[in-house]
Amino acid sequence: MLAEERCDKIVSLVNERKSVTVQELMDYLGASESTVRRDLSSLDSRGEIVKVYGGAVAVTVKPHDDDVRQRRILFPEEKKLISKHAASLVQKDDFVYIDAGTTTEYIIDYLTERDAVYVTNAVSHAKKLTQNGFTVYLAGGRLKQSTEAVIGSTAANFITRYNFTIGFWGTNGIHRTMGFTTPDPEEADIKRVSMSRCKRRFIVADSSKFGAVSPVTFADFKDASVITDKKDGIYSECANIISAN
Amino acid sequence: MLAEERCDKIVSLVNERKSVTVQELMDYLGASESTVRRDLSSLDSRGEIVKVYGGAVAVTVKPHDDDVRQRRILFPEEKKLISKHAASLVQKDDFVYIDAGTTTEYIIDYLTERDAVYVTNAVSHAKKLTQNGFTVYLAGGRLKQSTEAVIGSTAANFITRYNFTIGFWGTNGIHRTMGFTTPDPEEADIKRVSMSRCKRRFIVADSSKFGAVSPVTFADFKDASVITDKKDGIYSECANIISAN
DNA sequence: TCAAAGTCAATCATATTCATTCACAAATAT
DNA sequence: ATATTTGTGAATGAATATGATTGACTTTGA
Repeated sequence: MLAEERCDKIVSLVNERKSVTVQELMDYLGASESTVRRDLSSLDSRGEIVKVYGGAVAVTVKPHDDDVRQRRILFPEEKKLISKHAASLVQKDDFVYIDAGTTTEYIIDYLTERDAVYVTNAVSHAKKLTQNGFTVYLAGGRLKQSTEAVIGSTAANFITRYNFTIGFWGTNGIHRTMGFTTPDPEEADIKRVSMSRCKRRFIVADSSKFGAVSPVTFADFKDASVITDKKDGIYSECANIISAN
Repeated sequence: MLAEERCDKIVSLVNERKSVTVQELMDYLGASESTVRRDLSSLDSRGEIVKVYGGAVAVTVKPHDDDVRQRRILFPEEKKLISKHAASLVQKDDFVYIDAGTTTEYIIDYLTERDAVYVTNAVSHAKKLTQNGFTVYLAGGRLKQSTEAVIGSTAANFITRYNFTIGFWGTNGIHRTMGFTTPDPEEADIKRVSMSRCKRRFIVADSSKFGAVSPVTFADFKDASVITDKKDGIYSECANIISAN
Protein backbone atom coordinates (compact mmCIF):
# COMPACT_ATOMS: atom_id res chain seq x y z
CA MET A 1 0.00 0.00 0.00
CA LEU A 2 1.21 3.49 -0.81
CA ALA A 3 2.10 5.74 2.07
CA GLU A 4 -0.21 8.38 0.74
CA GLU A 5 -3.10 5.96 0.55
CA ARG A 6 -2.46 4.94 4.14
CA CYS A 7 -2.40 8.53 5.34
CA ASP A 8 -5.65 9.29 3.55
CA LYS A 9 -7.27 6.35 5.28
CA ILE A 10 -6.00 7.53 8.63
CA VAL A 11 -7.31 11.05 8.14
CA SER A 12 -10.69 9.72 7.02
CA LEU A 13 -10.96 7.39 9.96
CA VAL A 14 -9.89 10.01 12.47
CA ASN A 15 -12.34 12.58 11.15
CA GLU A 16 -15.13 10.06 11.11
CA ARG A 17 -14.48 8.57 14.52
CA LYS A 18 -13.02 11.75 16.10
CA SER A 19 -10.38 9.67 17.83
CA VAL A 20 -8.46 6.49 17.19
CA THR A 21 -5.73 4.49 18.91
CA VAL A 22 -2.44 3.36 17.41
CA GLN A 23 -3.48 -0.25 17.92
CA GLU A 24 -6.72 0.27 16.01
CA LEU A 25 -4.83 1.79 13.12
CA MET A 26 -2.36 -1.09 13.07
CA ASP A 27 -5.22 -3.57 12.73
CA TYR A 28 -7.10 -1.42 10.26
CA LEU A 29 -4.13 -0.79 7.98
CA GLY A 30 -2.20 -4.00 8.51
CA ALA A 31 0.89 -1.91 9.11
CA SER A 32 3.45 -2.02 11.86
CA GLU A 33 3.44 0.18 14.91
CA SER A 34 6.43 2.13 13.61
CA THR A 35 4.74 2.90 10.33
CA VAL A 36 1.56 4.03 11.98
CA ARG A 37 3.50 6.28 14.33
CA ARG A 38 5.48 7.77 11.48
CA ASP A 39 2.30 8.47 9.56
CA LEU A 40 0.71 10.06 12.58
CA SER A 41 3.72 12.29 13.18
CA SER A 42 3.72 13.42 9.59
CA LEU A 43 -0.02 14.06 9.54
CA ASP A 44 0.19 15.94 12.80
CA SER A 45 2.98 18.19 11.58
CA ARG A 46 0.96 18.90 8.47
CA GLY A 47 -1.95 19.81 10.71
CA GLU A 48 -4.30 17.17 9.32
CA ILE A 49 -4.82 15.45 12.65
CA VAL A 50 -3.71 16.00 16.23
CA LYS A 51 -1.48 13.39 17.78
CA VAL A 52 -2.25 12.54 21.38
CA TYR A 53 -0.83 10.00 23.77
CA GLY A 54 -2.07 6.63 22.56
CA GLY A 55 -3.36 7.68 19.18
CA ALA A 56 -4.80 10.68 17.41
CA VAL A 57 -7.88 12.92 17.41
CA ALA A 58 -9.50 15.10 14.75
CA VAL A 59 -8.58 18.75 14.43
CA THR A 60 -11.37 20.84 15.87
CA VAL A 61 -11.79 24.52 15.20
CA LYS A 62 -13.43 26.28 18.07
CA PRO A 63 -15.69 28.83 16.39
CA HIS A 64 -16.63 30.99 19.36
CA ASP A 65 -14.90 33.16 21.90
CA ASP A 66 -15.58 31.92 25.33
CA ASP A 67 -16.98 34.55 27.60
CA VAL A 68 -14.35 36.61 29.37
CA ARG A 69 -15.45 35.51 32.80
CA GLN A 70 -15.33 31.91 31.73
CA ARG A 71 -11.91 32.11 30.13
CA ARG A 72 -10.26 33.96 32.93
CA ILE A 73 -9.87 30.84 35.04
CA LEU A 74 -7.98 28.69 32.53
CA PHE A 75 -4.35 27.83 33.27
CA PRO A 76 -3.59 30.56 35.78
CA GLU A 77 -0.19 29.26 36.89
CA GLU A 78 1.27 28.99 33.42
CA LYS A 79 -0.09 32.37 32.45
CA LYS A 80 1.57 33.95 35.45
CA LEU A 81 4.98 32.56 34.52
CA ILE A 82 4.59 33.74 30.97
CA SER A 83 3.36 37.15 32.02
CA LYS A 84 6.22 37.66 34.42
CA HIS A 85 8.71 36.98 31.67
CA ALA A 86 6.88 39.24 29.24
CA ALA A 87 6.71 42.10 31.73
CA SER A 88 10.45 41.89 32.31
CA LEU A 89 11.05 42.74 28.65
CA VAL A 90 9.64 46.25 28.96
CA GLN A 91 12.33 48.90 29.25
CA LYS A 92 12.49 52.54 30.22
CA ASP A 93 10.84 54.85 27.69
CA ASP A 94 9.26 51.98 25.78
CA PHE A 95 6.01 52.70 24.00
CA VAL A 96 4.13 49.53 24.79
CA TYR A 97 1.10 47.98 23.09
CA ILE A 98 -0.85 45.41 25.10
CA ASP A 99 -3.49 43.48 23.21
CA ALA A 100 -6.81 42.42 24.71
CA GLY A 101 -6.86 38.93 26.24
CA THR A 102 -6.61 37.13 29.53
CA THR A 103 -2.97 36.17 29.19
CA THR A 104 -1.92 39.70 28.37
CA GLU A 105 -3.93 40.97 31.32
CA TYR A 106 -1.66 39.09 33.70
CA ILE A 107 1.34 40.94 32.29
CA ILE A 108 0.10 44.12 33.91
CA ASP A 109 0.48 42.60 37.36
CA TYR A 110 4.21 42.27 36.82
CA LEU A 111 4.96 45.55 35.08
CA THR A 112 7.40 47.81 36.88
CA GLU A 113 8.48 50.33 34.26
CA ARG A 114 6.71 53.58 35.05
CA ASP A 115 8.63 55.61 32.49
CA ALA A 116 7.00 53.66 29.68
CA VAL A 117 3.73 54.63 28.04
CA TYR A 118 1.12 51.94 27.57
CA VAL A 119 -1.56 51.61 24.91
CA THR A 120 -4.24 48.93 24.86
CA ASN A 121 -7.55 48.11 23.21
CA ALA A 122 -8.86 46.29 26.27
CA VAL A 123 -11.00 48.14 28.75
CA SER A 124 -10.02 45.92 31.67
CA HIS A 125 -6.33 46.29 30.90
CA ALA A 126 -6.59 50.07 30.76
CA LYS A 127 -8.40 50.19 34.09
CA LYS A 128 -5.86 47.96 35.74
CA LEU A 129 -2.98 49.99 34.34
CA THR A 130 -4.28 53.30 35.65
CA GLN A 131 -5.09 51.75 38.97
CA ASN A 132 -1.48 50.61 39.20
CA GLY A 133 -0.32 54.12 38.43
CA PHE A 134 0.82 53.72 34.83
CA THR A 135 0.19 56.14 32.00
CA VAL A 136 -2.23 54.44 29.66
CA TYR A 137 -3.98 55.27 26.43
CA LEU A 138 -7.08 53.32 25.56
CA ALA A 139 -7.83 52.79 21.89
CA GLY A 140 -11.11 54.28 20.74
CA GLY A 141 -13.74 52.47 18.71
CA ARG A 142 -16.58 50.03 18.92
CA LEU A 143 -16.67 47.95 22.09
CA LYS A 144 -17.15 44.21 21.71
CA GLN A 145 -19.30 42.71 24.41
CA SER A 146 -17.92 39.27 25.06
CA THR A 147 -14.25 40.18 25.31
CA GLU A 148 -14.62 43.83 26.29
CA ALA A 149 -12.14 44.82 23.62
CA VAL A 150 -12.29 47.86 21.40
CA ILE A 151 -12.40 46.77 17.75
CA GLY A 152 -13.45 47.81 14.28
CA SER A 153 -12.08 50.25 11.72
CA THR A 154 -12.18 53.17 14.13
CA ALA A 155 -9.96 51.31 16.55
CA ALA A 156 -7.63 50.23 13.76
CA ASN A 157 -7.36 53.84 12.65
CA PHE A 158 -6.63 54.95 16.16
CA ILE A 159 -3.80 52.48 16.48
CA THR A 160 -2.12 53.37 13.19
CA ARG A 161 -1.30 56.75 14.65
CA TYR A 162 1.21 55.19 17.02
CA ASN A 163 4.60 53.57 16.61
CA PHE A 164 5.19 51.04 19.35
CA THR A 165 8.63 49.89 20.47
CA ILE A 166 7.32 46.67 22.03
CA GLY A 167 4.01 44.84 22.06
CA PHE A 168 2.27 41.77 23.47
CA TRP A 169 -0.52 39.80 21.85
CA GLY A 170 -2.59 36.80 22.87
CA THR A 171 -3.73 34.06 20.52
CA ASN A 172 -6.27 31.27 20.50
CA GLY A 173 -4.26 28.93 18.34
CA ILE A 174 -0.66 28.30 17.32
CA HIS A 175 -0.48 25.98 14.39
CA ARG A 176 2.37 24.91 12.15
CA THR A 177 0.62 25.76 8.91
CA MET A 178 -2.12 28.15 10.04
CA GLY A 179 0.13 30.34 12.21
CA PHE A 180 -1.45 32.44 14.97
CA THR A 181 -5.23 32.38 14.92
CA THR A 182 -8.19 34.00 16.68
CA PRO A 183 -11.96 33.54 16.40
CA ASP A 184 -13.01 37.10 15.57
CA PRO A 185 -12.09 38.70 12.22
CA GLU A 186 -12.33 42.18 13.69
CA GLU A 187 -10.05 41.37 16.57
CA ALA A 188 -7.70 39.85 14.04
CA ASP A 189 -7.67 43.15 12.16
CA ILE A 190 -6.70 45.03 15.30
CA LYS A 191 -3.96 42.53 16.02
CA ARG A 192 -2.59 42.87 12.49
CA VAL A 193 -2.63 46.66 12.52
CA SER A 194 -1.04 46.94 15.94
CA MET A 195 1.65 44.42 15.05
CA SER A 196 2.45 46.31 11.87
CA ARG A 197 3.12 49.42 13.97
CA CYS A 198 5.37 47.64 16.45
CA LYS A 199 9.12 46.98 16.52
CA ARG A 200 9.51 44.10 19.02
CA ARG A 201 6.54 41.73 18.85
CA PHE A 202 5.68 38.97 21.33
CA ILE A 203 2.87 36.45 21.39
CA VAL A 204 2.09 35.26 24.91
CA ALA A 205 0.43 31.85 25.03
CA ASP A 206 0.35 28.87 27.34
CA SER A 207 1.35 25.61 25.73
CA SER A 208 -2.24 24.43 25.36
CA LYS A 209 -2.54 26.76 22.39
CA PHE A 210 -0.01 24.79 20.38
CA GLY A 211 -1.69 22.76 17.67
CA ALA A 212 -4.99 24.60 18.05
CA VAL A 213 -6.61 26.41 15.16
CA SER A 214 -9.15 29.24 15.29
CA PRO A 215 -10.97 30.62 12.25
CA VAL A 216 -8.82 33.68 11.45
CA THR A 217 -5.04 33.85 11.01
CA PHE A 218 -3.61 37.18 12.13
CA ALA A 219 0.11 36.49 11.95
CA ASP A 220 2.74 33.95 10.95
CA PHE A 221 5.63 32.56 12.90
CA LYS A 222 8.06 35.00 11.33
CA ASP A 223 6.03 37.95 12.60
CA ALA A 224 6.58 37.48 16.32
CA SER A 225 8.33 35.55 19.06
CA VAL A 226 6.28 33.28 21.28
CA ILE A 227 6.59 33.48 25.05
CA THR A 228 5.24 30.22 26.49
CA ASP A 229 5.54 27.94 29.49
CA LYS A 230 7.65 25.23 27.95
CA LYS A 231 9.82 24.58 24.99
CA ASP A 232 7.83 22.78 22.35
CA GLY A 233 10.02 20.51 20.30
CA ILE A 234 7.83 20.49 17.25
CA TYR A 235 7.51 24.23 16.88
CA SER A 236 10.96 25.33 17.96
CA GLU A 237 12.21 24.75 14.43
CA CYS A 238 9.85 27.13 12.68
CA ALA A 239 8.98 29.61 15.42
CA ASN A 240 11.03 31.68 17.83
CA ILE A 241 9.98 30.12 21.11
CA ILE A 242 10.89 31.78 24.40
CA SER A 243 10.43 29.58 27.44
CA ALA A 244 9.30 31.40 30.56
CA ASN A 245 10.47 28.71 32.95
CA MET B 1 -9.62 4.33 25.29
CA LEU B 2 -7.62 7.52 24.80
CA ALA B 3 -7.26 9.86 27.72
CA GLU B 4 -8.63 12.58 25.51
CA GLU B 5 -11.74 10.56 24.78
CA ARG B 6 -12.26 9.86 28.46
CA CYS B 7 -11.98 13.53 29.36
CA ASP B 8 -14.42 14.48 26.62
CA LYS B 9 -16.91 12.01 28.00
CA ILE B 10 -16.50 13.38 31.48
CA VAL B 11 -17.03 16.96 30.34
CA SER B 12 -20.12 15.95 28.35
CA LEU B 13 -21.60 14.02 31.21
CA VAL B 14 -20.91 16.75 33.73
CA ASN B 15 -22.43 19.43 31.52
CA GLU B 16 -25.45 17.30 30.81
CA ARG B 17 -26.09 16.17 34.36
CA LYS B 18 -24.63 19.29 36.06
CA SER B 19 -22.95 17.07 38.65
CA VAL B 20 -21.47 13.62 38.88
CA THR B 21 -19.72 11.49 41.50
CA VAL B 22 -16.36 9.79 41.17
CA GLN B 23 -18.08 6.43 41.59
CA GLU B 24 -20.47 7.13 38.74
CA LEU B 25 -17.60 8.09 36.49
CA MET B 26 -15.70 4.93 37.40
CA ASP B 27 -18.66 2.80 36.36
CA TYR B 28 -19.40 4.90 33.30
CA LEU B 29 -15.84 4.89 32.00
CA GLY B 30 -14.67 1.54 33.32
CA ALA B 31 -11.62 3.29 34.73
CA SER B 32 -10.07 3.16 38.15
CA GLU B 33 -10.64 5.68 40.89
CA SER B 34 -7.13 7.05 40.47
CA THR B 35 -7.60 7.65 36.79
CA VAL B 36 -10.92 9.34 37.28
CA ARG B 37 -9.45 11.57 39.95
CA ARG B 38 -6.50 12.45 37.78
CA ASP B 39 -8.77 13.33 34.88
CA LEU B 40 -10.93 15.45 37.13
CA SER B 41 -7.92 17.32 38.46
CA SER B 42 -6.66 18.00 34.98
CA LEU B 43 -10.05 19.11 33.70
CA ASP B 44 -10.52 21.30 36.73
CA SER B 45 -7.17 23.02 36.29
CA ARG B 46 -8.10 23.63 32.67
CA GLY B 47 -11.36 25.15 33.83
CA GLU B 48 -13.56 22.71 31.94
CA ILE B 49 -15.30 21.45 35.05
CA VAL B 50 -15.21 22.29 38.74
CA LYS B 51 -13.98 19.63 41.11
CA VAL B 52 -15.94 19.30 44.32
CA TYR B 53 -15.73 16.91 47.23
CA GLY B 54 -17.02 13.61 45.96
CA GLY B 55 -17.07 14.41 42.27
CA ALA B 56 -17.42 17.33 39.91
CA VAL B 57 -19.95 19.93 38.80
CA ALA B 58 -20.41 21.93 35.61
CA VAL B 59 -18.86 25.34 35.23
CA THR B 60 -21.61 27.89 35.55
CA VAL B 61 -21.19 31.48 34.54
CA LYS B 62 -22.69 33.46 37.32
CA PRO B 63 -24.14 36.81 36.35
CA HIS B 64 -22.45 39.58 38.32
CA ASP B 65 -25.44 41.89 38.15
CA ASP B 66 -25.80 41.96 41.90
CA ASP B 67 -24.00 45.25 42.33
CA VAL B 68 -26.03 46.87 39.57
CA ARG B 69 -29.30 45.79 41.14
CA GLN B 70 -28.12 46.90 44.53
CA ARG B 71 -27.24 50.31 43.27
CA ARG B 72 -30.57 50.62 41.58
CA ILE B 73 -32.27 50.06 44.91
CA LEU B 74 -30.12 52.67 46.61
CA PHE B 75 -30.59 55.03 43.73
CA PRO B 76 -32.45 58.21 44.71
CA GLU B 77 -35.85 58.71 43.18
CA GLU B 78 -34.89 62.04 41.59
CA LYS B 79 -32.01 60.65 39.58
CA LYS B 80 -34.19 57.84 38.41
CA LEU B 81 -36.78 60.28 37.12
CA ILE B 82 -34.18 62.45 35.42
CA SER B 83 -32.49 59.51 33.75
CA LYS B 84 -35.76 58.03 32.60
CA HIS B 85 -36.74 61.26 30.97
CA ALA B 86 -33.36 61.70 29.30
CA ALA B 87 -33.45 58.16 27.93
CA SER B 88 -36.88 58.75 26.44
CA LEU B 89 -35.48 61.55 24.27
CA VAL B 90 -33.33 59.20 22.23
CA GLN B 91 -34.90 58.37 18.87
CA LYS B 92 -34.33 55.83 16.16
CA ASP B 93 -31.07 56.36 14.26
CA ASP B 94 -29.81 58.96 16.71
CA PHE B 95 -26.07 59.29 17.14
CA VAL B 96 -25.85 59.68 20.88
CA TYR B 97 -23.04 61.04 23.06
CA ILE B 98 -23.09 60.12 26.73
CA ASP B 99 -20.61 61.95 28.92
CA ALA B 100 -18.80 60.37 31.85
CA GLY B 101 -20.46 60.79 35.22
CA THR B 102 -22.68 59.03 37.72
CA THR B 103 -25.89 60.74 36.69
CA THR B 104 -25.40 59.98 33.01
CA GLU B 105 -24.66 56.36 33.85
CA TYR B 106 -28.18 55.85 35.11
CA ILE B 107 -29.56 56.95 31.76
CA ILE B 108 -28.26 53.72 30.26
CA ASP B 109 -30.58 51.68 32.45
CA TYR B 110 -33.57 53.24 30.73
CA LEU B 111 -32.39 53.26 27.15
CA THR B 112 -34.51 51.27 24.73
CA GLU B 113 -33.48 52.52 21.29
CA ARG B 114 -31.36 49.81 19.74
CA ASP B 115 -31.17 51.41 16.31
CA ALA B 116 -29.19 54.30 17.73
CA VAL B 117 -25.41 54.36 17.99
CA TYR B 118 -23.86 55.40 21.26
CA VAL B 119 -20.51 57.06 21.92
CA THR B 120 -19.05 57.71 25.34
CA ASN B 121 -15.77 58.60 27.00
CA ALA B 122 -16.61 56.61 30.13
CA VAL B 123 -15.36 53.05 30.42
CA SER B 124 -18.14 52.01 32.78
CA HIS B 125 -20.81 53.44 30.49
CA ALA B 126 -19.40 51.64 27.48
CA LYS B 127 -19.33 48.33 29.30
CA LYS B 128 -22.87 48.73 30.52
CA LEU B 129 -24.07 49.65 27.05
CA THR B 130 -22.55 46.61 25.38
CA GLN B 131 -23.82 44.38 28.15
CA ASN B 132 -27.28 45.70 27.45
CA GLY B 133 -26.86 44.92 23.77
CA PHE B 134 -26.32 48.41 22.38
CA THR B 135 -23.79 49.41 19.74
CA VAL B 136 -21.23 51.57 21.48
CA TYR B 137 -18.05 53.39 20.54
CA LEU B 138 -15.64 54.23 23.31
CA ALA B 139 -13.52 57.34 22.84
CA GLY B 140 -9.79 56.65 22.69
CA GLY B 141 -7.17 58.49 24.68
CA ARG B 142 -5.58 58.73 28.08
CA LEU B 143 -7.53 57.09 30.86
CA LYS B 144 -8.07 59.09 34.02
CA GLN B 145 -7.78 56.94 37.11
CA SER B 146 -10.35 58.31 39.54
CA THR B 147 -13.32 58.58 37.20
CA GLU B 148 -12.26 56.02 34.61
CA ALA B 149 -13.01 58.51 31.89
CA VAL B 150 -10.99 58.88 28.72
CA ILE B 151 -9.60 62.43 28.53
CA GLY B 152 -6.84 64.54 27.02
CA SER B 153 -6.12 65.85 23.56
CA THR B 154 -6.27 62.41 21.97
CA ALA B 155 -9.77 61.90 23.27
CA ALA B 156 -10.81 65.38 22.20
CA ASN B 157 -9.46 64.66 18.74
CA PHE B 158 -11.31 61.38 18.62
CA ILE B 159 -14.59 63.08 19.44
CA THR B 160 -14.25 65.85 16.86
CA ARG B 161 -14.56 63.23 14.16
CA TYR B 162 -18.21 62.64 15.05
CA ASN B 163 -21.37 64.66 14.67
CA PHE B 164 -23.85 63.73 17.35
CA THR B 165 -27.56 64.25 17.01
CA ILE B 166 -28.16 64.17 20.76
CA GLY B 167 -25.97 64.18 23.85
CA PHE B 168 -26.12 64.05 27.65
CA TRP B 169 -23.66 65.61 30.08
CA GLY B 170 -23.37 65.72 33.84
CA THR B 171 -22.23 68.73 35.81
CA ASN B 172 -21.02 69.56 39.28
CA GLY B 173 -22.45 73.04 39.40
CA ILE B 174 -25.16 75.14 37.78
CA HIS B 175 -24.72 78.82 38.51
CA ARG B 176 -26.42 81.93 37.21
CA THR B 177 -23.20 83.68 36.22
CA MET B 178 -20.66 80.82 36.07
CA GLY B 179 -22.86 78.50 34.02
CA PHE B 180 -22.12 74.75 34.07
CA THR B 181 -18.95 73.86 35.94
CA THR B 182 -16.78 70.80 36.69
CA PRO B 183 -13.62 70.23 38.77
CA ASP B 184 -11.25 68.82 36.12
CA PRO B 185 -9.97 71.06 33.29
CA GLU B 186 -9.33 68.08 31.04
CA GLU B 187 -12.79 66.68 31.54
CA ALA B 188 -14.11 70.16 30.84
CA ASP B 189 -12.24 70.11 27.53
CA ILE B 190 -13.92 66.88 26.55
CA LYS B 191 -17.31 68.24 27.50
CA ARG B 192 -16.73 71.36 25.42
CA VAL B 193 -15.56 69.46 22.38
CA SER B 194 -18.33 66.90 22.50
CA MET B 195 -20.98 69.60 22.98
CA SER B 196 -19.64 71.52 20.02
CA ARG B 197 -20.17 68.47 17.83
CA CYS B 198 -23.74 67.85 19.02
CA LYS B 199 -27.09 69.12 17.83
CA ARG B 200 -29.44 68.51 20.79
CA ARG B 201 -27.61 69.02 24.09
CA PHE B 202 -28.89 68.09 27.55
CA ILE B 203 -27.37 68.56 30.97
CA VAL B 204 -28.71 66.03 33.48
CA ALA B 205 -28.53 67.22 37.08
CA ASP B 206 -30.53 66.84 40.24
CA SER B 207 -31.66 70.09 41.82
CA SER B 208 -28.92 70.06 44.46
CA LYS B 209 -26.51 71.27 41.77
CA PHE B 210 -28.27 74.56 41.35
CA GLY B 211 -26.28 77.39 42.83
CA ALA B 212 -23.08 75.32 43.07
CA VAL B 213 -19.82 76.31 41.38
CA SER B 214 -16.89 74.11 40.42
CA PRO B 215 -13.48 75.36 39.21
CA VAL B 216 -13.95 75.08 35.44
CA THR B 217 -16.84 76.35 33.34
CA PHE B 218 -17.50 74.15 30.35
CA ALA B 219 -20.77 75.61 29.04
CA ASP B 220 -23.28 78.41 29.47
CA PHE B 221 -27.02 78.26 29.83
CA LYS B 222 -27.57 78.97 26.17
CA ASP B 223 -25.53 75.91 25.22
CA ALA B 224 -27.80 73.22 26.61
CA SER B 225 -31.13 72.35 28.19
CA VAL B 226 -31.17 71.09 31.76
CA ILE B 227 -33.09 67.98 32.69
CA THR B 228 -33.74 68.10 36.42
CA ASP B 229 -36.18 66.90 39.04
CA LYS B 230 -38.12 70.13 39.61
CA LYS B 231 -38.73 73.49 38.06
CA ASP B 232 -36.48 76.06 39.66
CA GLY B 233 -38.05 79.44 39.78
CA ILE B 234 -34.88 81.47 39.76
CA TYR B 235 -33.22 79.73 36.83
CA SER B 236 -36.21 79.16 34.63
CA GLU B 237 -35.87 82.67 33.22
CA CYS B 238 -32.35 82.34 31.93
CA ALA B 239 -32.00 78.56 31.32
CA ASN B 240 -34.10 76.07 29.46
CA ILE B 241 -35.21 73.86 32.30
CA ILE B 242 -36.94 70.54 31.61
CA SER B 243 -38.72 69.01 34.57
CA ALA B 244 -38.67 65.25 34.74
CA ASN B 245 -41.70 65.07 36.93
C1' DT C 1 -18.45 16.04 70.38
C1' DC C 2 -17.17 11.59 68.58
C1' DA C 3 -16.66 7.63 65.58
C1' DA C 4 -17.61 5.60 61.24
C1' DA C 5 -17.83 6.01 56.50
C1' DG C 6 -16.44 8.11 52.66
C1' DT C 7 -13.11 10.84 50.04
C1' DC C 8 -8.68 12.48 48.95
C1' DA C 9 -3.57 13.19 47.48
C1' DA C 10 0.73 10.90 47.41
C1' DT C 11 3.38 7.02 46.38
C1' DC C 12 4.75 2.98 44.08
C1' DA C 13 4.84 -0.91 40.81
C1' DT C 14 3.21 -2.24 36.49
C1' DA C 15 1.76 -1.70 31.86
C1' DT C 16 1.55 0.91 27.94
C1' DT C 17 3.22 4.16 24.71
C1' DC C 18 6.87 6.68 22.66
C1' DA C 19 11.15 8.27 20.01
C1' DT C 20 15.35 6.56 18.57
C1' DT C 21 18.19 3.46 16.46
C1' DC C 22 19.41 -0.10 13.50
C1' DA C 23 18.68 -3.45 9.79
C1' DC C 24 16.78 -4.77 5.64
C1' DA C 25 14.48 -4.41 1.19
C1' DA C 26 12.67 -1.92 -2.66
C1' DA C 27 12.96 1.99 -5.62
C1' DT C 28 15.84 5.31 -7.80
C1' DA C 29 19.99 7.40 -9.42
C1' DT C 30 24.76 7.19 -11.12
C1' DA D 1 25.85 -3.14 -12.08
C1' DT D 2 26.63 -0.41 -8.08
C1' DA D 3 25.61 3.24 -4.94
C1' DT D 4 22.11 6.08 -2.82
C1' DT D 5 17.80 7.15 -1.24
C1' DT D 6 13.41 5.86 0.63
C1' DG D 7 10.15 3.12 3.08
C1' DT D 8 9.38 -0.31 6.34
C1' DG D 9 9.62 -3.21 10.52
C1' DA D 10 11.92 -4.72 14.80
C1' DA D 11 14.34 -3.72 19.13
C1' DT D 12 15.70 -0.73 22.76
C1' DG D 13 15.34 2.19 26.77
C1' DA D 14 12.97 6.39 28.19
C1' DA D 15 8.71 8.59 29.09
C1' DT D 16 4.06 8.38 30.35
C1' DA D 17 -0.38 6.52 31.95
C1' DT D 18 -2.66 3.55 34.93
C1' DG D 19 -4.31 1.07 39.05
C1' DA D 20 -3.65 -0.45 43.82
C1' DT D 21 -2.31 0.94 48.38
C1' DT D 22 -1.66 3.92 52.09
C1' DG D 23 -2.50 7.26 55.60
C1' DA D 24 -4.55 11.81 56.07
C1' DC D 25 -8.49 14.41 55.59
C1' DT D 26 -13.71 15.52 55.28
C1' DT D 27 -18.35 14.58 55.83
C1' DT D 28 -22.10 12.44 58.13
C1' DG D 29 -25.01 11.04 61.74
C1' DA D 30 -25.66 9.98 66.31
